[in-house]
Amino acid sequence: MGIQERKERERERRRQQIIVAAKRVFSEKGFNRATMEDIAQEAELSPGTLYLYFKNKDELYASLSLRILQYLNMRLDHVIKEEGIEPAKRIEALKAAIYDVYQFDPLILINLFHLQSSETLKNLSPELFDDIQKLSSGSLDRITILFRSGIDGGLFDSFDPVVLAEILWSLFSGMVLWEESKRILDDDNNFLKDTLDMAFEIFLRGIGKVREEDPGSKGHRIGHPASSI
Amino acid sequence: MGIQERKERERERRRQQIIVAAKRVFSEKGFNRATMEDIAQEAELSPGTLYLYFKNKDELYASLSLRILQYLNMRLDHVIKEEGIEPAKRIEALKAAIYDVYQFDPLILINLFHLQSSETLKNLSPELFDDIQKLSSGSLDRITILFRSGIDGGLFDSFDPVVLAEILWSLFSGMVLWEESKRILDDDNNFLKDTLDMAFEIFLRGIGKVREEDPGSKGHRIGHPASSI
Amino acid sequence: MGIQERKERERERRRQQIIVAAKRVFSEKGFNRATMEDIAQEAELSPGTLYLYFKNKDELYASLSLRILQYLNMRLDHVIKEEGIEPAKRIEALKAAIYDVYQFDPLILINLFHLQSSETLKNLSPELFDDIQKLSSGSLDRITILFRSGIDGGLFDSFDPVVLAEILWSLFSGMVLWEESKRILDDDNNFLKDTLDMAFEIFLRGIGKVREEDPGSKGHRIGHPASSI
Amino acid sequence: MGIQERKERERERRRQQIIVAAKRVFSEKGFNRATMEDIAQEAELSPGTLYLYFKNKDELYASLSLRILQYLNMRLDHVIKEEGIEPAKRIEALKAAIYDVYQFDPLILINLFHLQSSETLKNLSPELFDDIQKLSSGSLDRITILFRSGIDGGLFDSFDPVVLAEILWSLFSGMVLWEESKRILDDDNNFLKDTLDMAFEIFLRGIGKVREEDPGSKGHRIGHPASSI
DNA sequence: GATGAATGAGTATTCATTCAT
DNA sequence: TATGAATGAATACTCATTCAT
Repeated sequence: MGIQERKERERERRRQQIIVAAKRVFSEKGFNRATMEDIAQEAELSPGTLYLYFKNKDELYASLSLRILQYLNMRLDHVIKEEGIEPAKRIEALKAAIYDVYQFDPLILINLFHLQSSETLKNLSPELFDDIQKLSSGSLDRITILFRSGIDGGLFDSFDPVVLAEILWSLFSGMVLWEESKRILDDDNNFLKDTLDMAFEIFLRGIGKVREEDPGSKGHRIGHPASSI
Repeated sequence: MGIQERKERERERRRQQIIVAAKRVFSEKGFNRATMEDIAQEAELSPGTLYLYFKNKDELYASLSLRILQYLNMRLDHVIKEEGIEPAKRIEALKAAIYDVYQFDPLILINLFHLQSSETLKNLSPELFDDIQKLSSGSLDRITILFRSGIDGGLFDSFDPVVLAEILWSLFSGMVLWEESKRILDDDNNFLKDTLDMAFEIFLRGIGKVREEDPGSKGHRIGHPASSI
Repeated sequence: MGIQERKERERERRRQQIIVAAKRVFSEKGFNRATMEDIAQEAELSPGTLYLYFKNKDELYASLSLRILQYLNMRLDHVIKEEGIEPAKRIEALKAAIYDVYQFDPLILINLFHLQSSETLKNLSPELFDDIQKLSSGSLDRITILFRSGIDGGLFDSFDPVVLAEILWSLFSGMVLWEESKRILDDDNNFLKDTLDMAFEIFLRGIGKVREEDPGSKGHRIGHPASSI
Repeated sequence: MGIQERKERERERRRQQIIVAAKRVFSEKGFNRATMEDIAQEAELSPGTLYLYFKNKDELYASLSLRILQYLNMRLDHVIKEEGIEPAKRIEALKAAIYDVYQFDPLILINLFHLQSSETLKNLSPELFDDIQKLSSGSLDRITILFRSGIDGGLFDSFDPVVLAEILWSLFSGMVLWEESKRILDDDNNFLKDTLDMAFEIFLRGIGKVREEDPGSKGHRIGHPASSI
C-alpha cells in the first residue's frame, strides 16, 4: 500500500475521532450551546485542528447526519437486494432495518432530523447540501421500492408507494423527535422501541389487503392489549 | 369598559403585534439567526419595547407555541364535547381539527416542534416550561380520550389509547417537519394536505375492527390509487 | 401667604419625598445598580416625575450630599458662633457636631464620600459642581477656624490649622468608608462610634500643648484600656 | 527553563500588560465609564483577549487592588521581621512603608479604597472576595502587631492596638480619597505627602507616653509652623 | 403637574475562526 | 500537521431619558 493511502487512512481516523466527539457534545448541549472548543476538548485536540478536517461548525454538524444516512441506505440496499425473498418478509426486514438505524446511533439520528428541519440546512456549502439532499431522497427512493414490491406482490392495497414511503419516514422522524421531547419533558426514556413496533403493525394492517379468505394473514395482526383502559 | 380593561386590551394588542413580527422573522431566519433587532424592526418598535412584553428571546419564541397549543386544545375540546355523536364521526372530526390547526398557522406549528425537540426547552423560565408541558400533555390526553371512545364504541381494536395518541402525534409532527424539510430541499410545497389525509385513512384502517360481517365498514376504506407507479 | 409660596412649599415637599426614596435605594444598591425606576417605585411616583424635580440621575445623587453638607455647616456655625465659650469646650463641641452629622444620616454621609472621590463628580452640571465645591470647602474653612481659635487660645501647638482641618476631615471620611467596608467584609456593625471617639482623643492629645506645669490638662487624656492585649 | 515555565511567565507578562492598561483607563474614566473596549485598546489587544486573562470586568478591577495589598503586606512584613530594632524605629519604618505603598502606585491605591467601599465588592467571585478580605485583614493584623510592639516596648500608652491599626488605616485611606477629591475639586496636586507626614507625627504624639521626666522624647515632636495663618 | 410606555444608545461577553509558531 | 493564543464581529439586554396624553 502506498504512503498516500496510509496518509488517507490516518486522515479518516482523525475525522472519525472528531465526529465521535462532536456527536457527544452536540447531543448533550445542542447545536448552539456546543462550542468548537468543547468539541476540541472532547476530542483531545486543539480547536484549530478541527478546521483541518471540517470547513466550519455547520459542516461538522452536517457530517454527523451524512454518516447515518449512509448507514441507512446501506441497510436498505441489503433489504432490497436480498434475492428470493417474498414481499412480506421484505417488509419485516424494512422494519428491522429502521430499528437498527435507530439503535446504531439514536443521537445522530436526532441530529439528522434537527438538521433537516432547520436553519442550518440553509447555511451549508452547496456540495454538502447536495450530499444531504441526495442521500435523503435516496433513502426515500429505497423505501418506495420496498413498498412498491409489496404492492406488486399483492401484499398491499394499491396506495402510492412514494407517499407510503413519506408517511413511514414522517412517522419515524416524528417518533424520534417526540421521544426526545418526552425525555426532556417527562424523563420518560423507553418510548420509542415499543411504540414504533406498534405503529409499524398498525401501518401494515392499514395498507394491507383485506384478505378475508386468507386466515394466515392474521399472523401479523398481533393483538395489542390495551394497557390502561 | 374601565380604563384598566382598555389598557389591558391595548397591551394584548401590542403582544400580538410583536408575536406576528416574531413569527415572520423566526420563520425566515430561524431562531439563532433572527435577532431581537430584526424582530423589533419588523414590528416597527424599538428593541427595548420587546422586553416590556417578553422577558427574553427564548420566552418570546416559546410564546409562539403556547398560542397554537391553546388553539389545538380548544379544537379538541369541541370534538370531545359534541354530544350525541357516534364514535366514527368523532374520529373524522379529530382529523378535521388537526387539519385546522395546521392551517391556522403552519409556521408556528413548526416552531412548536422545533421547540419541543431542542435546547431552547431547557432554558425557559420554569413557569413557561410548565405551561408548555401542561398544554402539550393536555393535547395528548384529549386525543387519548377520543381514541378510547372509539375503542369503547367498538370501532377500534383494543389498542392502548395512550399509545395511539402518541403515534398520531408523532405522525403529525413528523409530517410537519418533513414538509418543512422538503420545502427547503425540494421546493415542494403542498405535501402535507394530501399525505396527512392518506396517513389518517391508513391509520384508521390499521386500528379498525376487522369486521368481515360488516360490508358497510368498507365505506371509509377509500381506495388510494397509486399516483406515480 | 401667596399661592406662589404654597406651590413652592409643595414642590419642596416632593423633592424631599424623592430624596428620601433615593437615599434608601442608593444605599441598598449603590449608585450604578440603583435604577431611576427603583427610586420612582420607592417614592411611589412615576419615573418621569423624578425628572420634573431633578435634572438627571447624577444630580439627584449629588443632591443627597448637598443636604448633609448644609447640615454639617449649620452645626459648625453653631459651634463657631457660640459666644463666651473657652477654646477647649469649642473643640469638644466640634467632636459632638461631627458625631451628630454622622448620626443624622450615616447613609447619605457615605454617599457624600463616594461622590467626592468618584467619576460622578466629573459629570455634574457646573452649578451643582460649584455648590458642592463651595459647601465642601466651606466645611473645611469652618473646621479651620475652630482649630485656629484653639491655637490662638494657646490650647494647641502651632500647627497649620488648615492642615489640621484636612487631617480631621480625612480621618472622619476614612472611618466612615472603613466602617462601610467592614460592614460588607466582616458584618461588623458598630465600629465607628467608639473608634471615632478614641481617634479624636488621640488627635487632641497629639496637637495639644504639652503643658507639664498644668496637671488639669490631664482631664481629657482619658485612659484607653487595651481590650485585647 | 522548561517550556511550561516560559509559558507561565509569558502569561504573567500579558496579565501585567492588561493590568497596566486597565489602571490607566479606570483612573481616567472611573469604573463605569471605562469600557472593556477602552482597556483593550489601551493594552493594544482585542476585547476578547481580556477575557482570556480575567473573568470579567469586576474581577479585572479587583485584581488591581490585589496587587497593591500584596505589596503593602510584603512591606509590612519587612518592617516586622527586621531584627534588633527598637520600637520607635519600627514605627518610623511603618510610616516609610505606608509612604512607599502610596508612591508605588497612587492610582491603584485609590481603586482599592473605591473597591472596599462599594457595590463592586458584592459582585466578585467568592474566591476573589476571599482574597481581598484575607489580604485586607492581613494588613490590619500586621499594623496591629507593630502598634502592640510599641506598647509592649513602653513607647505608647496602653491603647488597644487593634483599634490603633484601624484608626491609622482610616486616616490613610481617608487622606488618599480626600487627595483625589481635591485634585478634582481644586486641582490641588501635592496634598498627601506633607499632610500624611504631619498626621503621623500628631498621631504618634497622641498615643505616645507622656514622659515628663524625659526631655529627649521631644526629639520627634517636631514643631509644625503654621503655614497660612 | 403627573404619568408610564416607548425609546435607542450603549456594552459586556461569547465564540467561530485564523495564523504565527 | 498540530497548536492554542488572539481575534473581533456579533448581539441580547439594560436603563436613563423623553413626550404624548
